[in-house]
Amino acid sequence: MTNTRYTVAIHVLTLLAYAGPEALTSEYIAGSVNTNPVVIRRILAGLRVAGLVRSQGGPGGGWQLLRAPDAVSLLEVLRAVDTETSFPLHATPPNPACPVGRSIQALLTGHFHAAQAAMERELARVSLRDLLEDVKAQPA
Amino acid sequence: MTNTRYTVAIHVLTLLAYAGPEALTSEYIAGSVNTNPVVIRRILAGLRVAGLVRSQGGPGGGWQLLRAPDAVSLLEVLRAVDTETSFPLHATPPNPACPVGRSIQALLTGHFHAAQAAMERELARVSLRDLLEDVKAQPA
DNA sequence: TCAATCCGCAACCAGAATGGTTCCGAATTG
DNA sequence: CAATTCGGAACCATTCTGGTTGCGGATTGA
Repeated sequence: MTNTRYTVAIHVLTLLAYAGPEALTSEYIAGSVNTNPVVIRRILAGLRVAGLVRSQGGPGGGWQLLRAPDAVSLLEVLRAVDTETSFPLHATPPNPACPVGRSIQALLTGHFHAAQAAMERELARVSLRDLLEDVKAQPA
Repeated sequence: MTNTRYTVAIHVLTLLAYAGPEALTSEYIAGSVNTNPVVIRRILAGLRVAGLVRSQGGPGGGWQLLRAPDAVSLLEVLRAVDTETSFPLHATPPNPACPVGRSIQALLTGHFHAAQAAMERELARVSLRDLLEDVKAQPA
């Protein structure tokens, strides 16, 4: 999770929710995110696989949200863009001849999993609708 | 947090706790972690700044844990090796002319902070002593 | 005094990841 | 048929990562 894809994905989905049923082009979306349309399409392609959005080619085409904003949690978005754990283990396996090296990975896997689960519980509590309402409540 | 330094740091500190008052050389430690001594020194240098360990040059020198194992939590180790957030924002700032682009960063900062805090609370509950006891309880 | 041991630090390296960009083909629309 | 839009491949510069080498300096103990 060193990359910014998660943040951009939430941004884009919130924008789609903001737009309602209207389809937004990757070029328009890129204007809000302030990046290149291809970067947007790359991220949205992953969200499409997850069933969150659909795309339509040709004039008048673009991207649409497939679910109600309150039916999409930030945890689901995380799962859609990132399959990696937040806590990678050793680059090369530790020495099995050392008592610590032999058991440290199994021990840490458990603790790291608990930490990540706590994080995910927090993200599961927030939906696109929450973000949308906050955006709309912002002063102009 | 894409790197493995956190895992290695916990491994090394657990090893120092296992060794008790005896000083361990970076070469010995590297043998357990299965990497290069310089990599170990780089990580331990950060832990020394955090006040967790001390180093001693010359024959018989090496690295020692400066605190009781139950006085070092996994959260403290995380803080010592990594100052970055788990949730980076956009690579370039979003478009302030867009209602979503204008407010999304502030909104996400709040939610990401809550998620990270939940993760850190979990890590704060585990100490080096917990790991040490689990290591010692492992079958030979 | 001297040799061995150990850390400290800088430099360098290959590989991977990241975000960005260009290009062209295919599908759709009207 | 022309304009629009996505799809996908290719390429790029930058940064990060873990690993490695080399050398200086400090400490220890014979």
